[in-house]
Amino acid sequence: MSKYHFNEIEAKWQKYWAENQTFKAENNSEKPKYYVLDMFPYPSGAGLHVGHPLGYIASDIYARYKRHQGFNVLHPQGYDSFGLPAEQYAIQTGQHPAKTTKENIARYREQLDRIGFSFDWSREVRTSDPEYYKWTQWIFIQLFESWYCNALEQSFPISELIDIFEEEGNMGLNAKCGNNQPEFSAEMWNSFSEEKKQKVLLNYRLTYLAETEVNWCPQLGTVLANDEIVNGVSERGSFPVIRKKMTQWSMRISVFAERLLQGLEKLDWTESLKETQRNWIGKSVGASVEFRVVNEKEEFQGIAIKTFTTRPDTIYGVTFLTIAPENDLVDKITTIEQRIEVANYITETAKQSERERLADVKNITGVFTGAYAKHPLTKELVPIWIGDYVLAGYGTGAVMAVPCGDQRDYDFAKHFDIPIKNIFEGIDISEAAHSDKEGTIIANSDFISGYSYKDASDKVIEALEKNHRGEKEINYRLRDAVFSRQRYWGEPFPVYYKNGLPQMIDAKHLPIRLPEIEKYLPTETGEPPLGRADVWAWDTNTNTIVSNNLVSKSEIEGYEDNGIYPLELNTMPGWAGSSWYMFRYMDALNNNDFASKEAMDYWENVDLYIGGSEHATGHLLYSRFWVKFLHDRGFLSVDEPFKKLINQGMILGESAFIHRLRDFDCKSINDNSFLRLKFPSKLIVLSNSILNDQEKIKKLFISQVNNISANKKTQDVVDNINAFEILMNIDPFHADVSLVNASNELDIEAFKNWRPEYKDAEFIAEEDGTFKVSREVEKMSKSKYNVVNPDDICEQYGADTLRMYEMFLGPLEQAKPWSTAGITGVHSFLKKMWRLFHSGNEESFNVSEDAASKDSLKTLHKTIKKVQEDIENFSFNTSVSTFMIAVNELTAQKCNSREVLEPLLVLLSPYAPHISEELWSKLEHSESISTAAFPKFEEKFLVESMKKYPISFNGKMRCTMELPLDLSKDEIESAVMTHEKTIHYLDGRTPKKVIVVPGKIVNIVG
RNA sequence: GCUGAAGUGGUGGAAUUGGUAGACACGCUGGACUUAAAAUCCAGUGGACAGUAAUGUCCGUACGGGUUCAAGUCCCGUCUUCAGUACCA
Repeated sequence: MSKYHFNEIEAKWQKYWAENQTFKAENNSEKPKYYVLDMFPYPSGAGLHVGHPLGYIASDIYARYKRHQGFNVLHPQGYDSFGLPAEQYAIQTGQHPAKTTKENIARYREQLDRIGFSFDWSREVRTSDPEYYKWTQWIFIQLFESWYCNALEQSFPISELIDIFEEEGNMGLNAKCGNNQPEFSAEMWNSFSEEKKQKVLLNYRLTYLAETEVNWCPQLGTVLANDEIVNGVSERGSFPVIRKKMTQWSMRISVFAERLLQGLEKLDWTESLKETQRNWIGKSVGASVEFRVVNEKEEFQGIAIKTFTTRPDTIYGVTFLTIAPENDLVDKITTIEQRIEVANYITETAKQSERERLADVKNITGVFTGAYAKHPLTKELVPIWIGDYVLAGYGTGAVMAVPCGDQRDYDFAKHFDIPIKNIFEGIDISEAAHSDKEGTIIANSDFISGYSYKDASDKVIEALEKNHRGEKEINYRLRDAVFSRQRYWGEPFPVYYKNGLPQMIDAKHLPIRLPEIEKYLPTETGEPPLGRADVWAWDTNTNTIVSNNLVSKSEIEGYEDNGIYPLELNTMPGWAGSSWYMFRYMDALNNNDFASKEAMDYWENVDLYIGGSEHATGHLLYSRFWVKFLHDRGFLSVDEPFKKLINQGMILGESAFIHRLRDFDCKSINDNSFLRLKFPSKLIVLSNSILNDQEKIKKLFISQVNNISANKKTQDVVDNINAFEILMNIDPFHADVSLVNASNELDIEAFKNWRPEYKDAEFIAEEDGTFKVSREVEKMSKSKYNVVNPDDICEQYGADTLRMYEMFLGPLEQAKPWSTAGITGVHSFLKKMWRLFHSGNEESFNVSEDAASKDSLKTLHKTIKKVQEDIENFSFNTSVSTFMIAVNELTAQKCNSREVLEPLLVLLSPYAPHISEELWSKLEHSESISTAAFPKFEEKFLVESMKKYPISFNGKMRCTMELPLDLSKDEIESAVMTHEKTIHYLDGRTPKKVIVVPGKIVNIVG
């Protein structure tokens, strides 16, 4: 074999790597460790397209590079294999999701193997594997058995909380930890029933069962987390989402808000990603301000409306309060006179869905409650309004309205004729509110007049705290995360219910395996799919799962309590398994722990994490939360999962469109009269150039008229065709990109086979007889028929070409369209590389042991330097160019010296591992090239004695001049000034100034 | 609206601290080889103008200003695109 037969070579080395476990990482090693991780894929039925491997290629290059650098590299891969698509498919076809998932994984693996990744497959994880989700369930139990102390900012075992309750109740705890629960003493606690104790503890556990308002998606039949909703509809399927109260498991992530925010500081993530997380956490610093309600009725005395504001300095500008329609206080404070009006308003707003309310920003609606509250500082009475611009879910669901300083309050006040008070020095508020806080001086505000925002705020908070009407407060937008899903294909909870209270199953009985069911839909009574299982009850006598028929019905039906209870019917969300998988890779086969302490102490956390930016708020936030929790409880030594993170940009597809003619619009140029004429009796499809060519459109129009018997009106248009502008109404339609060649020509016969409904369509071609489609860049997706399959690329050009071309497309983090057209450049580079090692028409291997030329060594070392810098900066696209330059230069130098080619091969091997292994073995190495040390850059080969100086005149480069590098400034200047070109350009003028930067440039200012 | 990123040839993109703008590819044009095609190789390729030519002049990194001997790069302002986010008080 001497020609570059990439298919044989690639298959050979892929087999070699698998058989020799070349990339197996050891948990014990003298070498320093490095952990490179990809976000693991969801194995969908569609398989991989060329966009998927982009990040994997980048991380693989880095992992291989780190191995050459002498690191013990952990580079695993696995599957996020629980999820909705498998379940939807199961509902449609009746196939068990486990079966389709397994098939999809096999297909993924086949595709991944073909690209030559250096994954350590011995550590593969699958979130849907019971041996894996056993530990997901275990972590859930730990969360249930823990509480969070705000004062110490740490999670602790719930048993310690029980100790506190037994000794001192929760009095001190509320003040210290702000859990805001009804207070009880130790005596009270000790007198509580077991049931009552459990209910109280649920308010403190890090995962808890509570009736909460959730995002319910009727079409999907499940609840969704906030990050699974985009623009008011579900992320998957774009179905409407409504608010609904349901009893659900939730994760108390909100208590970690501050730590999740602070933790970002020390992470090497992009600023934009950190910013996205900061926005999601949404910290705002301000004050709570209490307004006491004043009403004629005795019973209303003492009701306080707590508001939150980030602008305590504007408190003297308050002229009314606004509370959300859903606020519980509405009922309590509304006066008798206003009751009907308020009730009507609330009914109206409740009718609106979340989405409508979001869309309806411009309409200002609200109603007066009739009640007043006392301003905490001025003691004046301010009216209390209800307005739907106040959200029940944020802060306290009530705002102190300062119309002069907030545009929404301003608009509301204007609309309802509520007075506006100006409290800003020299600011005109007749047109709009003034919301800038910087540089504004407060006026008309008693003791804070004349102060700036900052000082005024401090003084107000001080005053409020003094008379117990408010205090400094920090608010977070981050809500607790709903953790229940009404689905089949997810982790079952290790939970059963005794007297309606959740009980954890002892960890030693895990995993709790998913039960078998007939159909994967919710039950007729609206229970989740697990409600269909017959064997889904927990026998506390035998600690096994038993038939539902045996369930103890003591309380309901008077039977004996036989110790058998119903199991939880919900399953966990997709992010459960993905929140901790990076640690399972460290010790994937461990049966006693989610990973051994030794393994986790050795590997610590992920040094480099690569994946898509769509996980910026979901996965990355949740896994940081779980890691902080596991760290608190001593299960992990690290408290952040991912040190460095890179988001690879999406690879887009170039969709192909054909254009179907609907009808013609005829617009008279003279009198603007308009006529729509509908001709096509059959499908007419137009080649691309016709779309904007008025002459062609007119011809087409006339030919259509001739096909039918035209009426008077149409004949009129035809007779005066130049007096009309003819426009076509067209209907773009996706064509499969595989039916289109590089020149955008569509294979019409193939298209008709693909879409039989076009069998009789008329295709109107270009003048040269070809039929062209138009192209548009879109997300690569099966439904847009623009998917390019990496298998096809590997087949035609090889995996090494695919790897290098994906890198060559552009910067890793940037979104870019895929175009197979340019791939030949990279492919012929590899062929040239191959040829460097061969001679005589590629027939014989020909590498010489002679010393290399100075030029070749210079090329080599220049390349080492640049490639190393590029890898470390993740600038893989430029290193591909560097390789091309090197091979072009070495070819020109006719270099075939081992001294140069061997190190070059090591440099290239992370990018193109197969060809590198092959040539490496031809160089008579018995071990894999992955064991070779990275070449060392030596400055001495780049040292030059001469420099080609660019000579500029007034900043414009005119010529170059070769000069020795060791010349002084003055010597350079005199050499330049006496040069004939300089004299020519100066044309007799004397230069005003000559700038000489030795080693760089000369600029003559004339 | 807010936050973040970006705007460079026909195309993807280089230019890391201000110092020869357009590296490297694709595409295109011409040529060699071939019966022909593919493959391969060679040459040219930002735009405009002048010249038979070598070559020369001018314009050029979204737009308008500025700093500097020198600006794609720094500063001020404007526009556009993409992404995220939003009655968040």
